[in-house]
Amino acid sequence: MTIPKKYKAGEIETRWQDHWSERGVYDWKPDVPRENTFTVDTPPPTVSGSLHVGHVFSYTQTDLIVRYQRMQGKNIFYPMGWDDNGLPTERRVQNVYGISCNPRLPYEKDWKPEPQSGKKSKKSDAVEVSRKNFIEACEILTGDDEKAFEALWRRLGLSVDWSLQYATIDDHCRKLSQYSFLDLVEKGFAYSHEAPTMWDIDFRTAVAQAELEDREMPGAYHDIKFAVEGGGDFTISTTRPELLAACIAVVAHPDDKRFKDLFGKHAITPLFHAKVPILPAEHADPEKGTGILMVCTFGDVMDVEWWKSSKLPAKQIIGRDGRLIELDYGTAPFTSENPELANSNYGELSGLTIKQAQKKIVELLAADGSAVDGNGTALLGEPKQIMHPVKFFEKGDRPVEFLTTRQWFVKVCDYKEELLAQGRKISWHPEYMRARYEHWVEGLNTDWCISRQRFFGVSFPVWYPLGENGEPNYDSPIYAKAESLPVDPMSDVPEGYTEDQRGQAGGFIGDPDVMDTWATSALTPQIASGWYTNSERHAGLYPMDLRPQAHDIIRTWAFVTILKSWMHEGTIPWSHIALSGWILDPDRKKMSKSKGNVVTPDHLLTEYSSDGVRYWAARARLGTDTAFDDKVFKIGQKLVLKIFNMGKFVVSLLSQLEGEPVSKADISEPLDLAQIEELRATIAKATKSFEAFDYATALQAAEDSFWKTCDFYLELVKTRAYKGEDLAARRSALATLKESLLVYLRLFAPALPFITEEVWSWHPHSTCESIHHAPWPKLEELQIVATPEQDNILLAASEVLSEVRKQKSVAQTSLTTEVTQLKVKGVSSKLSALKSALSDLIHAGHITESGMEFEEDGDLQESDPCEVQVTLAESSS
RNA sequence: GGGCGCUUAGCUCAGUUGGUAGAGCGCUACCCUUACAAGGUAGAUGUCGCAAGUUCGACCCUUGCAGCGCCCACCA
Repeated sequence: MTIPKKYKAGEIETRWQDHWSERGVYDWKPDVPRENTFTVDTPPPTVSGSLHVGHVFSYTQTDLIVRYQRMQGKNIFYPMGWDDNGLPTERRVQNVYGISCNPRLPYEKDWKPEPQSGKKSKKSDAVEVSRKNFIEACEILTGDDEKAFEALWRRLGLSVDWSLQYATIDDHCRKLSQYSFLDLVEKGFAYSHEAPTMWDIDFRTAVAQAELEDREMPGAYHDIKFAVEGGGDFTISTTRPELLAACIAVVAHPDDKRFKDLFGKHAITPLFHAKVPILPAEHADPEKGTGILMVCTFGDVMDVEWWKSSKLPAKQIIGRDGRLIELDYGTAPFTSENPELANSNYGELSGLTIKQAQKKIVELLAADGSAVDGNGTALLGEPKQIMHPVKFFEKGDRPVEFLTTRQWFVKVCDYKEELLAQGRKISWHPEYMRARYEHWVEGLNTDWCISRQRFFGVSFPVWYPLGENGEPNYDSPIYAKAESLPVDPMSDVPEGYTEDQRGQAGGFIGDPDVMDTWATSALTPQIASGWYTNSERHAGLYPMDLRPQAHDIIRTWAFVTILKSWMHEGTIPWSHIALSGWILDPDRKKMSKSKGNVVTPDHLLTEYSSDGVRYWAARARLGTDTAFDDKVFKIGQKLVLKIFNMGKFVVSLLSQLEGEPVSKADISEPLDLAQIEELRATIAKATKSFEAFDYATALQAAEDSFWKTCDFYLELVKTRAYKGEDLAARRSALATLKESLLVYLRLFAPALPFITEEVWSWHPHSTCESIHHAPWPKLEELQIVATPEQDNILLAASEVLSEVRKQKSVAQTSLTTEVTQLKVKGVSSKLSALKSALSDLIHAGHITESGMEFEEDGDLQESDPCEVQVTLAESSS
């Protein structure tokens, strides 16, 4: 093996990447027993657009842990999935191909998607295709992205087994996702019912609690006067005046003296003259607004909660498109004391968007005094502008509304205790992240809504029989047989029916909805292991060892995975969960595509090399957010270069030795024993850290020790190793250098797989072809080497050498300048330590042997550095 | 309003069970020295967020406060 003169990272990294792939270095071996296998539930990245440095950061961290486990002799199951299911892909496929999905259309076998050239196609121009065709288009589009992602991951050196790939929209995932649904139904965990549900009016779909986020939005309190039946009035304050027509009651706190006399009476709403009860309710806050408020169906979660217990009929006025629906006063539940006026007023609002309706109703209220006996108008004063948090679907543009619709749910509220118990069986890294999971579980207040009124995704394997009048019977759904999965109920036919009965009275209809993407993502361990489809393999891989993921999706991904694992098999999905931090931009804002502050990784890999970029990721601790800082890449590059040079030096020294190759048995000199002791300490620390998934501390330990070794031990021993006349002493130095190199290379291998593999390959005595299958350094391998009699030899020699260098630096002279006299004053133990390495010290410091003087100083402490007096030869220049 | 985390050198961050504050970057000076000039050697820099308490002794433990970040709840 020839050693290159300069380290060209790009060339060498490409070479090793290809080599590993050709040799199958990272392949999983199915026949190795479970206890010798380490399994990873890799997060499938969303395949829409490109990866950014945040991905590189967290995936590298997982790779570090995996590589350590591999070197511990574990068979590694490290798959890669692609999340190409869900809204981001749906949007993207629509834009790229100018198509949209209509599940009611039949599948067209010969249809192929064509990318739209030029300008973005308008929504209205989109060609409608069947769900199956849409999925095919998705697979074509995401296939290209997946190749690009894979190439990046390979370049980064992720030690994934690339034969273990899955995509969340592929047949296997849809099959398992549908099977999971059927299993949940069978076990009584999943149910469908019609109820108010959070709804996004733009996507026109139900959304789940976990997909919500708060946004600060401008709003306004509107003070509206209500009449009391039998005389009198009161004023409520609301930010949603447009929901006045949906008012079903007025409530105040039971102890609120101001309104006590009103309880039991009825209020008459302005404009619509609806008679609504005035009732006490605990959730009314006397301090807030006017202390008395209207309950509408539905303005917010409290309205829904209160309505459920009230037994009052709901008045739904917001349609699925976010516009006020048409309705007729006089028809229950829209009763009115004055239906004609109510209809006339509502007619002004009907068909308007929520925003438009709000503006309109303010005008109407300002002009209306009919309900309050000519005592002014219903609207009091000007609306008071405020900023307040409003709930949004995280991908949505307008606030969520509560709409009564039929949806599928998974019971979660009933099982909080069990889910908390499952969470406690898992090791969280860092430990405090468990609290986030527990808070989320404790705070759950709605069952998990898993149906979405979208087209693209995993469909429910369900049909509904149609009655004699063509009415669907939702209470006796027809479930697909497990063997037939995956099915698309919009094109497949349930057993016992024929296609021509679709939509016909006495026939059936398919469930048009698709599942929440988390319902599929919740199964990533089972998808990778082959649950249901390959029970033997599943049993050999599951539960898994490690789930790496980001901390912001504990409430979604971690939660649903734990949930489904418990519901399906009564177990935890993995024994460890490692939470990575975020990458922050230099202004300490989270780097994310939607913020437009992302840094893409390709140019970084080119500029700083894969090892350099990996080094940056390896320095950040789990759970800790890290500011993007290109200085750290440079430190990594510097370390790589140092490893290259140190390796080159040691390997060339070894090759210059004639005769028997050196071995550990040759290590005998006190200074060398001290260096081996240093290695032992470093191995112990790095191993302990890695066992706790703390790769960053492990790297730090290796790095600190490595630089120290290069700066001091290597300099001290250089002359002896190079041309030592005492052959035994020289062999001792060479053997120590060799062991040091082999230990450091392996300690660095998880973080810096390329440079370590390169240097490892130069070494003629390497027993393992790839360093990545070499055994992780163990204390036992150095057992044969004696412990030094004194533990401060390296320290004392380094102190003196450092002082000599300092004096030369102060004198602004070269480090090769001869020291004619060196007086060392120190405690006796240090002096004797120095004497045991005297010859090395003399050579490294360019000290004249006859000029050495030692003096014992009883006043000094053991921990004090020696006092050193240096006399330099006259500079010749 | 509740919870979690953070606050240490100009910057990015370490600091193991309480015992005299650390690294790298940056900055300054010097050095071609036979592994390394894509380098090396050395130097300067801190009221450890604030306040009280426990202790012989506190960056570390306790309490309170402040600031930052995140999560959750509230949303009339």
